[in-house]
Amino acid sequence: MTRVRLVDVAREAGVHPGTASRALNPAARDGVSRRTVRRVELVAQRLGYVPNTLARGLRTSRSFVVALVIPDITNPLFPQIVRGAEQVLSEAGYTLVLTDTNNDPATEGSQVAAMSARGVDGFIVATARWEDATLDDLAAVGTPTVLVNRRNAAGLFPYIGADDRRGVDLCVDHLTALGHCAILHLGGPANTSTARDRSDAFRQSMRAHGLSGDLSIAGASYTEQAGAEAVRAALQQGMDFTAIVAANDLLALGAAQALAERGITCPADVSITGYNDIDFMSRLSPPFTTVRVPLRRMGELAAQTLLAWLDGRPPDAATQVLLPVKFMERGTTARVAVPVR
Amino acid sequence: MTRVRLVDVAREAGVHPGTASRALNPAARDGVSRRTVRRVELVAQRLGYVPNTLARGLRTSRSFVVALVIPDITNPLFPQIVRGAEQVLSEAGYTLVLTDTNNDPATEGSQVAAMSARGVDGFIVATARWEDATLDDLAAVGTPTVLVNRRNAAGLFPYIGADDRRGVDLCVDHLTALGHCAILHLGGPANTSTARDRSDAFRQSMRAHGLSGDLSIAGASYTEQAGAEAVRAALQQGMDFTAIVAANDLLALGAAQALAERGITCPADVSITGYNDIDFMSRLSPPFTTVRVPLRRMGELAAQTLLAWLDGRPPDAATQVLLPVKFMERGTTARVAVPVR
DNA sequence: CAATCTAACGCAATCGTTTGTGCATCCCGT
DNA sequence: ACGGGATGCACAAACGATTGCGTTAGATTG
Repeated sequence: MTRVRLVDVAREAGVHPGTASRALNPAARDGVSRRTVRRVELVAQRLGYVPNTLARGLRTSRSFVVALVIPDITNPLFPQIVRGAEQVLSEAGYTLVLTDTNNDPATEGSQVAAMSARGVDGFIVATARWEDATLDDLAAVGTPTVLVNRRNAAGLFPYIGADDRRGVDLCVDHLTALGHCAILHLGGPANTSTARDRSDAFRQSMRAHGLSGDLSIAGASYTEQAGAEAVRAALQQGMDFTAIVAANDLLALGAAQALAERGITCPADVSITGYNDIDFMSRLSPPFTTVRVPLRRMGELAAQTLLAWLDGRPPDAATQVLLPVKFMERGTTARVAVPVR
Repeated sequence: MTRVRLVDVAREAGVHPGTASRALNPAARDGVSRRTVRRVELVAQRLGYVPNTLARGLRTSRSFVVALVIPDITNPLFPQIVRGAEQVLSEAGYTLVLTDTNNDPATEGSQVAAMSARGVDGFIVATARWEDATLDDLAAVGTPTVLVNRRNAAGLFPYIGADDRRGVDLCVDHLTALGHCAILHLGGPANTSTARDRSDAFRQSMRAHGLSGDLSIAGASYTEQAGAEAVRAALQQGMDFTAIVAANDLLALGAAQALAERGITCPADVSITGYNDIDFMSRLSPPFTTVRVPLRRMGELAAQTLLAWLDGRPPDAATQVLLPVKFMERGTTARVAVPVR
């Protein structure tokens, strides 16, 4: 029960395979009479012809496959992006290949190489590090690539992100309005743009409020555990603060845990803001105050940008799209407590 | 800057492309002298040769790609499975293509067709319905396919799941031990095996305890909203119960919400058990009592089963693997309240 | 009516591998 | 020294589509 090939259709329709190919390809249909087109189409339909994508890809060197590179599918941040991209791509007849790098640069490199060998048409990368050799390689070869969520130093690829500056501003505005002055920034791993951007924004925002933005620590990774460790260390050192602006929801969760271990309650003693508004942040208790980022939309936009590129409309160098964010005031922030001592 | 091909390697090494091919292929290396093998390997390395997977696939009709079909990537259940499968497959040199059907059978059909055209070697399907035309097609063509999480009526494909019978038993045992007699089953959509299996198990388990297992309703889908709606309707009808055994965590969340709307508190008034132990169930308040299912392990096992098949070791017809589950006693279940009235 | 043009299609090369077959070359034994 | 296996490699035909170019036949023009 071998699949029906173009030759079979051609024979059945009484034409040459080449002609059948053109008849079936809307873009090359000029050189073929309307009658022949109709006949071939009919036969193809009747026989249930479905073109062999490998053979086509070999000849045309286009595969209609796009790879999406993410660090960890179990981080609820990414499924949203995946979903947005997946929908746009599949509507355009593209297939999405997902590869999970497990947060490991080496894995990322080999995965990307494997995808290239497989002839993917382009990449959407959500794992960018600030200095990123994999991206440099991609840029050197000229593979169409779009960055989402994180960007890199080189800035050679278009980037779809969110307005982190404003997101952090909103957090700081909110907290200062509640009377907080001693605000600690819990940043992300230094080799990511999100950590840099949010940390810079924090410093500037604090300064704009006439406060010092120097109270700052960082998690080793964007995980709950890293957040807890960082805050534990800060407490150990005797850092004094009434609020924490975390660079990420998971870090914020870890912070809350570290505080709880010390008997410090949130928000009564210390307020916390997260970042991203991951799905279940609103149902924790207390529900988490955080910044909503349009993750799904980012995925869609990244896909659209890449599609345009693949369609012959490359983006302006280093296009950056920053989507608007929304502050979600919930239960982990409260008016600063009157100092007891 | 075109990629280096096998011909380039062959020319550089002074051999025929065919010979180079064999030299580079460990399985066909017999007909080639050790010296030549070494020389070709060296040249290949030096030139940075990486074989064109499309061309190879065209010739060998193997693509080393496996498609994983899931209903909705944003349901936290699935990323775990994806991750397990992804790891096993990538270690074996396979690429995982993810396709999200958005819970729509038609989408599923066209996605699977597209994947077949693309020449994937096999499928892992997590979307099986009890009567499933897509799976029947796959079976008719003989495409290697493994079912995970849900199975279908035909039973022609191996299935990797969890021990639902026992999982439900544990819930019922736990609740009856707490004194509950009027237990409501909140089942899933009828066209899924998980709904059938868990519902059957509930009925039998109740009977084994000398209770009636007839108190049963069903959600239209495995979503929070469907769970809430079903329980709202049950309350409207005046159904009387002190505990709910839900077929799924999301349904359980919906149930909790519907109860809360009526001022019924959990677990003081009504106990609830979930199913699957999705990531954040333990951090809700109260933390959810549920049944932990080894999702990641299921993904791994499904991938291994498929790999074995692709490697020429097809599974016994209708193999079923049921992984052990673990009862997670947490905060949503309590001793039955002494009736007030 | 001859010359020219154009529409419609056939021909064959091509994409980069894999693999069945056949030709040398070499070694060994008698 | 010669026949007979091995052994090691080259040759060329696939896999299934796309596409530049050549060819034919019919329409058009002067």
